Amino acid sequence: MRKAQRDATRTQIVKAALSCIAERGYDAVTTRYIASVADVSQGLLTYHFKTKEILWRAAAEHLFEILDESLGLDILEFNAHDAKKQTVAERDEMQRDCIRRIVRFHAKHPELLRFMLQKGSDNDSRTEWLVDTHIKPSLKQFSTVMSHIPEKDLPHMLYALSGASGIIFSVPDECERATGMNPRLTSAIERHADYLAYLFIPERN
Amino acid sequence: MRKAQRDATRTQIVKAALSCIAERGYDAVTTRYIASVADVSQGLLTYHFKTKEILWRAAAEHLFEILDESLGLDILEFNAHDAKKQTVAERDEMQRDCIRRIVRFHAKHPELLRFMLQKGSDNDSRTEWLVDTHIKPSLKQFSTVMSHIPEKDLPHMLYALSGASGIIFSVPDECERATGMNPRLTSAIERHADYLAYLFIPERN
DNA sequence: CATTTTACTTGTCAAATGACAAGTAAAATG
DNA sequence: CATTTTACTTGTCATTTGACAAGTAAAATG
Repeated sequence: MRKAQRDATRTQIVKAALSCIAERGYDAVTTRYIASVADVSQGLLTYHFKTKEILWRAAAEHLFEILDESLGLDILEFNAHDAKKQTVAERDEMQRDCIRRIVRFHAKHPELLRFMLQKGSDNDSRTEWLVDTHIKPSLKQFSTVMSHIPEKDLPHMLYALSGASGIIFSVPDECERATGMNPRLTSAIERHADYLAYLFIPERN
Repeated sequence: MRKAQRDATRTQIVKAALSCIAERGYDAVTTRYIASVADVSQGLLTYHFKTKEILWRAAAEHLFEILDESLGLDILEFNAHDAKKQTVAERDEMQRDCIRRIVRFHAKHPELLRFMLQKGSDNDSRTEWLVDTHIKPSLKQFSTVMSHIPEKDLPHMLYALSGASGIIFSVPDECERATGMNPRLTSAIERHADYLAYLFIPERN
């Protein structure tokens, strides 16, 4: 009973921290602000997470947990290894589906891109940990799914896709003001997903 | 003599502010830190720019000045209007060239993307000004160059291209640590430029 | 039921922040 | 050359920051 409450509160704080940090940046956001969003006292953050950096780490863990769940790259990777059973058209469509999932994830969680773009004064320690613990494994799985891409092009495709998927959802207000299209609408998300799916995996003829 | 020195100092401060704000974010960066990068006293920022927000605005102006110069969209736009004189292949290559310029600009000035992704506590006023004054005109010129894209796809292509071009240069350390490729190298920049040029404007067959 | 543990709040602190007032020296002015 | 203007520095101020110590009430424990 006590443990459940504790975990619920911690999760509440972590979620608030993730969204606040993604929105404003690590250095810019204050622990008091996170606390107010999480609807707890500021002292409680220190109680549960000791320092701001530890809280940041918990938020990152949480983000990549969601990412791994939502993307289900492990499933797609499994299918990719089953390539012999697939026609080329089926493989293409599987890869398009993977891209669509990525776009939908960015739409639902603009935090991801913002999180990766963060720099802080003591950036290095946090970045290295993030890359080694979470980014490298993700990229490896993804590259298995995109098995047909020449190895030299892979980093370019990877980052091109990340950016192409995510940016539009990171600046929804600017986008709507500039183009008239609201990228928060499901229709816009699906259009973007489809646009990128066929951009990166063109139809064959 | 007095005026020249004044302008030189102001430019020095603005450049420092641009790079600092792009790196850390508006709220996160301190005027003292900007001053130290610009190698002037903190009081001088207040003297020249009164408030931090005014300094931010000057930095944004500076960024978009560089952008307009470097991209030369006006020239390309002019060529685009000359479409009748062009073969399809020539138009394709002109558009690829436009994309390459955009990629090279992002490589040289990662500030742009970071700047656009900034949110601050009083975000709205700054964003609205930025969009109306600088982003809208840029997008309009760009859409003229990309004349063959269906109007409904334009916002998607626009933001896809921005993200696909820029992200990799915004996280060079992460990229190198994760993939082994250093996106600061000219060879990597040109490869990225070419990859995107042919991604967005495929070869015809 | 008496005691201990613990999830959480409040109050406080030194350090850092943006702004600004007062001062300075050198260039411009007439 | 005497005076004014101005580009710039230094010192200071109220406010905000992350951290932490002390306290509280309720749940767990035995």
